[in-house]
Amino acid sequence: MQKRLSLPVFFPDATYAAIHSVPFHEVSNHLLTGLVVTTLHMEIIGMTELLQKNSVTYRNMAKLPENMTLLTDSGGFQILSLINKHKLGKITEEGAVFKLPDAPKKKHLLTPERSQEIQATIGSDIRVVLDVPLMGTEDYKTTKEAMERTTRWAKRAKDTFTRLVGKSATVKYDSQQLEYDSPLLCAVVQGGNDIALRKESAQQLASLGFDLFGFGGWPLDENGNFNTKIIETFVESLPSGSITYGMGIGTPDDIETGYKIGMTIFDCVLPTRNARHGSLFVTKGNGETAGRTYDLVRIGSQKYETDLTPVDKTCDCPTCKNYTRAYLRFLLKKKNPVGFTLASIHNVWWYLRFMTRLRS
RNA sequence: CCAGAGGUAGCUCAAUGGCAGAGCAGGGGUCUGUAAAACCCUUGGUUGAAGGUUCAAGUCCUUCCCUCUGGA
Repeated sequence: MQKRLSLPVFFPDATYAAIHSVPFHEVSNHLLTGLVVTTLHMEIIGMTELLQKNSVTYRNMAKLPENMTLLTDSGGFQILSLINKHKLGKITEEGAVFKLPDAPKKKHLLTPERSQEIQATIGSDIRVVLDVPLMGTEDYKTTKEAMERTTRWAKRAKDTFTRLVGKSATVKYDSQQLEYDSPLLCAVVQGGNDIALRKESAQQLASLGFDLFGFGGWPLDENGNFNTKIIETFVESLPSGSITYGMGIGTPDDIETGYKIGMTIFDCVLPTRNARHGSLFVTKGNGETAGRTYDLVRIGSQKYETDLTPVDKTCDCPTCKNYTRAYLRFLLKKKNPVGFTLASIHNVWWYLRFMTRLRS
């Protein structure tokens, strides 16, 4: 297998094995060059059992193109969310023990090893080590311990990855493209908002040797602004030429800034989540002023009630080619699933088009 | 025609005779490795009409109007 990926790239999140509300065929193959699937959810754990039993891969089952890059996330961030929002989990040295809101009686254990096994069964091209993410507001001691445990877990994940994959990849990489010939392993740099700890995390992980490095944790500062300083620390602390992945980043502005700093792979829930909530990304001059690189159409707003123009007149997505703002507004107001789908198709498409603009 | 139940915000309904409220809808906003189909803020009132009792009436009394259910 030899794969090539144009950079910078945005991978939509397909957390539950599908991009939320968006059928794959609704996004052009030329645009959709990669996906992020998450290992933690019961749907995915159930899917891996199915895959294993029937010796098929997720790619075959979903009929994803061979040249598409599949990235699986380890589940670390979702465990943080389960612990923070639902108090349904805790971290031990062995791994993450958690319960799921749907079935709060059953305990699950996700170890760095198990996470790699699940990701291998899914058959992804880029696999992420299980890490201990934090929100950046924790005290120094907690942050340091989480960072050090992340390093120990990364080592364990790498051992499992090596056993399962059997060979290390040949990689060609620059800021324009990535070429690889077998699965890649991504370590996650932690350290919160502490510059020294970030640096230490990056150096520890780099010395263990990984194919790429993710920026882990929370990318925003206390004011909600993109934390440029800590992202710079992350990139600068890695050996030059390292492949860097901004996990969960971000707004189009943040992606542009991240790319300028040196990150080349991105993923984020924003396009799909915002679509469902009625915030549609449009090119500048076509909506309400929002960011440096984009405007927003808050489609629920009364002013679009009878607007018969497309969401973004410069967009070539199926939604913009076939539907009006007024219709989309009506569907979303009624929480009609077709509205979620049309809005999500637009935002995903718009994000991917944005990436092609960043490349040129 | 008789009997019973009812009429309060756009809708569905709360409120011992004591400041007329909630949910939904409507309007505005938030969202960053998705347990967010979520969450936050917010505009709405001659309590069917007219009289009466009372310090005080959505609430009690009288008449009328309308709705529903059952009966003739």
